[in-house]
Amino acid sequence: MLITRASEYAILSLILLSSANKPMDSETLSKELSIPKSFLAKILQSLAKAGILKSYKGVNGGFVLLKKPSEISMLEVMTSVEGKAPAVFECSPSESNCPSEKANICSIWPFLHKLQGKIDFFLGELTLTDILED
Amino acid sequence: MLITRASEYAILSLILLSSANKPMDSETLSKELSIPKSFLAKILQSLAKAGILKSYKGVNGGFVLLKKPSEISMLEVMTSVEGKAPAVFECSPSESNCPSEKANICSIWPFLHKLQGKIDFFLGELTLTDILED
DNA sequence: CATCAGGAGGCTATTATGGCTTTAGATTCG
DNA sequence: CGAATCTAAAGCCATAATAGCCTCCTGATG
Repeated sequence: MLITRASEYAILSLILLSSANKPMDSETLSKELSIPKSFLAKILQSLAKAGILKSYKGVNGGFVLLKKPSEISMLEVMTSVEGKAPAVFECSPSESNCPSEKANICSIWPFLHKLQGKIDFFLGELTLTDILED
Repeated sequence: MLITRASEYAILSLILLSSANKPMDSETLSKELSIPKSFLAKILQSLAKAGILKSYKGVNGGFVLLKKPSEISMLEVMTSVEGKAPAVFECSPSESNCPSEKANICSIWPFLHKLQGKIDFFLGELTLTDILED
């Protein structure tokens, strides 16, 4: 998984939204966080599609948390915002024959799978609450 | 910290190098891993500068591990390859006055600092050995 | 001195980031 | 009810950063 600025902006937004008791619109969030509005708007849309946020249109519209902070993991935030995790290692261990012709990349795939698993588990266990609480 | 492909390629190379008992050159590594040679060469150079690898020029030259796998953390690999961690959050908690004019980004900085710390600690504890051993 | 492989820099392509405009749904007000 | 207004949704386009390609230089080997 490649961690991008989109993930950082998403987490920033969620931190602010977690302490709001009414919808916050993208304009307000972008000013509070000094994040470009147009870019942030797309990120918030992704979070809404993923079911982390709920969006409201019209006057006094904006975004609110749909899930509790304790139920929002860093992993799901990142995968929501960054789309599918880029398939860097195209050779799956379940495939009987390695699609890669010249490389023996299959032999090291298990190690990378293990690394990916460790990172995913860590980020999956890490919730918004872990960041918010002192 | 933003995780890029350079980090992934670096880890792939280290996995291969850990099982080699002689120097491997960038040509061989790039073919084995199906990674562009020119890009990989720069990554290996970075790892050499960081003291993780040692390079040998000339015939039968290449790269060898300079540190033991148990002493190579994922964090140092990433920071070596990606250069300085990009300062996403320019407002340091040690600064008495927040340089950001319109934003109250300073108030949420501690949360992000905490998140960054958790990720860094995790990656700092995770060594190459953790990935290699079954 | 001829060859091999790393070191270093510039150049191009791809992707991420950010800007801008239009469309769609919701609210308010006459 | 209909028009005006507000804000999300969605698309296209520009810029910035990353990823990847190529060439020349440097040091080591024999």
